Amino acid sequence: MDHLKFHTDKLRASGLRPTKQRLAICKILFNRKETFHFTIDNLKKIAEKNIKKKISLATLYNTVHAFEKKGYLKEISLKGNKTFFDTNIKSHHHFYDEETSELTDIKNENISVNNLPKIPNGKKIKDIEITIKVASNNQKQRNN
Amino acid sequence: MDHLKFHTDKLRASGLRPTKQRLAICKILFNRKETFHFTIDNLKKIAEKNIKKKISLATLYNTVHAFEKKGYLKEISLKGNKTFFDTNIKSHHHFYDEETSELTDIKNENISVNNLPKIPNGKKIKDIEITIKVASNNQKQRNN
DNA sequence: TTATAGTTTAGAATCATTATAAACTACTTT
DNA sequence: AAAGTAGTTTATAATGATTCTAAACTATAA
Repeated sequence: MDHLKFHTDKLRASGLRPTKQRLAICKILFNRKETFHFTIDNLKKIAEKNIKKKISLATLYNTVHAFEKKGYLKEISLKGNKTFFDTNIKSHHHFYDEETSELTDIKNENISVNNLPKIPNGKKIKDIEITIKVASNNQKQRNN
Repeated sequence: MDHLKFHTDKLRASGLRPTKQRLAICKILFNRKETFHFTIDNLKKIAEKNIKKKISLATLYNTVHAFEKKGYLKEISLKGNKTFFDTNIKSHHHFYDEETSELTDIKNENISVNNLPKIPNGKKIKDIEITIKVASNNQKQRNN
């Protein structure tokens, strides 16, 4: 499989020109089997190491947002000030480790919700996001 | 019921001095039956209208964080740059309206999750957060 | 080639949040 | 009630993430 051609075609099909920067970003994000969670800063470091050149923050923001708009990336809801993105665009759920701030996808696709409440009038469910917060046994329990 | 005395006592019991500013904030946040979702900016506007005086941003941040630390408020995980807080400190779930950006508590406490995945080694579940995203029927469905 | 429309870039601007340090105030001790 | 102190509030500066801007650059079509 020719990843480069694949990404070039995908970009063009999306109305985005296949530039060096975008192809480098595609390579990082989409040449992998496992799901990838990242922040813009993360991505910048990896990209600059790969191409051995600086890449502008603005470009990273532009590209990531373009990919998100096209549906190639998903923004993740999390506490805190930094925005996380996920290469797994399927509706899925997360473990969030409160100690390490690590986020991992929940593989089990059988997970589901019971006793769903009534949806507000005229509205429809677009997505359900479940976040399971975990920590070591010795950590204090959340107030509830 | 004397709310003022109640709040004064609660603050003192928490090791926080009952200042004018803190009491004004308590009044806004806790003199209500319904749950309240807010940002610092929200709270600032309401507080300044109530006491007819400016209140420093730093005070609002300090107070809200102090209340959060004491367990009187909960920070909500959401996309976007602004931090939301919730006066409902019980473990509970939300509807998030993608069109209006409105967040409402799910009343139904029977909601639950099935087929929970295996928890990572040595870890324990601290909390489960479910967000149900809704929008009008005519909105396009999330990719999945 | 050349033209042009899309892209990248550095740096400025903006927005939320946190830090700072001086002025203020609730509370304790007298 | 006066004075001391430790906790608070405040304006403002500092920081950090993100967005904007406008000039230089580049992919593509003519």
